[in-house]
Amino acid sequence: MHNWEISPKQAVQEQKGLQEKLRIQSFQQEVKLVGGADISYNRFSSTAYAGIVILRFPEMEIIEKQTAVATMHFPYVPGLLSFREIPPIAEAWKKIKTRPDVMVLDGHGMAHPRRMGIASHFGIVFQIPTIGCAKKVLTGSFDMPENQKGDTSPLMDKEEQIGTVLRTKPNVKPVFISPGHLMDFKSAIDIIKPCIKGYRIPEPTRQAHLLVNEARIKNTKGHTS
DNA sequence: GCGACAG
DNA sequence: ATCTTGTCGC
Repeated sequence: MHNWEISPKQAVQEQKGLQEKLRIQSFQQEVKLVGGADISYNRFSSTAYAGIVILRFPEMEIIEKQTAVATMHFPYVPGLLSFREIPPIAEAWKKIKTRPDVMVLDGHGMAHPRRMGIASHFGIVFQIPTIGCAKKVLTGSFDMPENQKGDTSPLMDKEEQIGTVLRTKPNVKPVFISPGHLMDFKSAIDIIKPCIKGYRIPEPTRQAHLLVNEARIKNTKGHTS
């Protein structure tokens, strides 16, 4: 794992160097376990509560959850999210005993200016298939998908597809799915769809978010941090 | 120069 | 990301 204590400019260079390691390819493995990761923190604070949840696929039954507290050393800069969030998530990852077949990250995968969103970066660092599931677009254009659950439309950057806009629930804003690493567009969608259980956000990321938010509130009660 | 801009 | 009450719509 490379050095994370760098400047934004160096981070951009780091992303360019990582491009050659990125593998957007057909995913064949049978999925039995899927993981979700996310972090939570108080405004103006650099203390992050990271968490990872492992769920049985496609039941979405949680079989393991781990959290960790860490200090963030990188600011939030659109396009450089991984440098801020991966370090804390890595701490939680160390505690995970059950290796999932695929990890879902809260953010984009290759749907990024340099094709190096947090899902792609995480996949390369930990050598595991990943999928990016973001709530908002970072780059690219798209036509709004139809209003039925499961409807999709391609997310495009010029003439190249970089992700898929997915309607997870009627009358609710869609989410943006993109391959992270060792993954392809179709598999990403085929894996995410069964993870939808009545909410806008697919279970892996949703459960991870609930976990870290709970950890933050619990550890922030009655003291500073 | 202007608008956009994951979490 | 987090803060924060009520309110509109399926």
